[in-house]
Amino acid sequence: MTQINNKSPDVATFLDEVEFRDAALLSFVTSAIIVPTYDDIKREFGIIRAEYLLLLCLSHFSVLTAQDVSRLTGRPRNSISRAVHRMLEEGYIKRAPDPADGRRSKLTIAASGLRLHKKVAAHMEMHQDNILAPLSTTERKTLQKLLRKTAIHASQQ
Amino acid sequence: MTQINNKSPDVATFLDEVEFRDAALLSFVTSAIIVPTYDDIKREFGIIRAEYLLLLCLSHFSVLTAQDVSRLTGRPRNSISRAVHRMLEEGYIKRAPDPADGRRSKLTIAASGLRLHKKVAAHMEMHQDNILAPLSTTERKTLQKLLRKTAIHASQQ
DNA sequence: TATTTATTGTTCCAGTTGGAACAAGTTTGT
DNA sequence: ACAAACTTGTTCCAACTGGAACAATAAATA
Repeated sequence: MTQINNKSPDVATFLDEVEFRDAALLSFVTSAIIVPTYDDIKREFGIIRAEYLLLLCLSHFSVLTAQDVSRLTGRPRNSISRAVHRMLEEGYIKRAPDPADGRRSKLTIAASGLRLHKKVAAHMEMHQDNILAPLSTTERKTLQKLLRKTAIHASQQ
Repeated sequence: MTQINNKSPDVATFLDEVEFRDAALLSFVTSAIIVPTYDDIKREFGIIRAEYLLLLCLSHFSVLTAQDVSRLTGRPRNSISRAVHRMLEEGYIKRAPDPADGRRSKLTIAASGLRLHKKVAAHMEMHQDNILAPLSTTERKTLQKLLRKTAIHASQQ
């Protein structure tokens, strides 16, 4: 165990000693990108995480139900429900009942929502590139390849 | 943009199309490990994230102040303050005033806290190894090397 | 030394979160 | 066809979260 002598303990030491090093590294690097981005978009655009995740999903799939968004993002249904209402109010998304299934509503993104998504994505890319800056192009490709392999496997479980 | 034809949209498609692919991959893989672990420990041991982070820090640094823990974990001071009170109640940690600085308290982990940490760490390692299973030993070492390089850089910013 | 500035830990509070129960609709099984 | 089981989206509520203000103490500066 590391002894502290009146100096501030540092994260690097911790990351080298922790039992679950891979998970700790993943968590640390992810937070370093994600947290500042969500702070930015809350301050700048007034929308919260679940709301942005909704816009993000609808930017990449033309029509989704709230349930689809819940499954894609891993957020509970009630969070998405609230996000849908707020994004409808703001005019960022549109909703229409599904004629084929009375329980469902089909959600689509509005032009203003897509514009907002592009702005948020730019923030995220900026923080991402900042944090991943120490990696060379090759290293970054390798990282991406390894993460993709892992993610695909995890998504199929 | 991907068209949906009455089938559930899948995460793999999304991860290939998203603007900030590295951040999305990192976030997805991290969540796949961390979320189930925190669900486990909340259900099994009744402690929440900030509380476990406190135990984790104190398992790797012999003496810390609440402020140290706040900086190490990135959680706000009030979250750590609450966690300290609950973990004191449960007897997982100990607290003593710092004679050299009247504002501070020195926190240390109790034997029961260390035992709890070991159990939680085992859960985290289990989920980590499960999600990272598709990687070979070499690939996993490479991933760790790249993440470490990134994390060290980020922690020095 | 006296005054200002910064740090530590706490409390307060408004906002966010997610589990559980619910109504309405659909599917399954007999 | 009918009941039971499941799905979708919503509301309710208790718990969690983090910013801001605060008191106590220490450090910096005049």
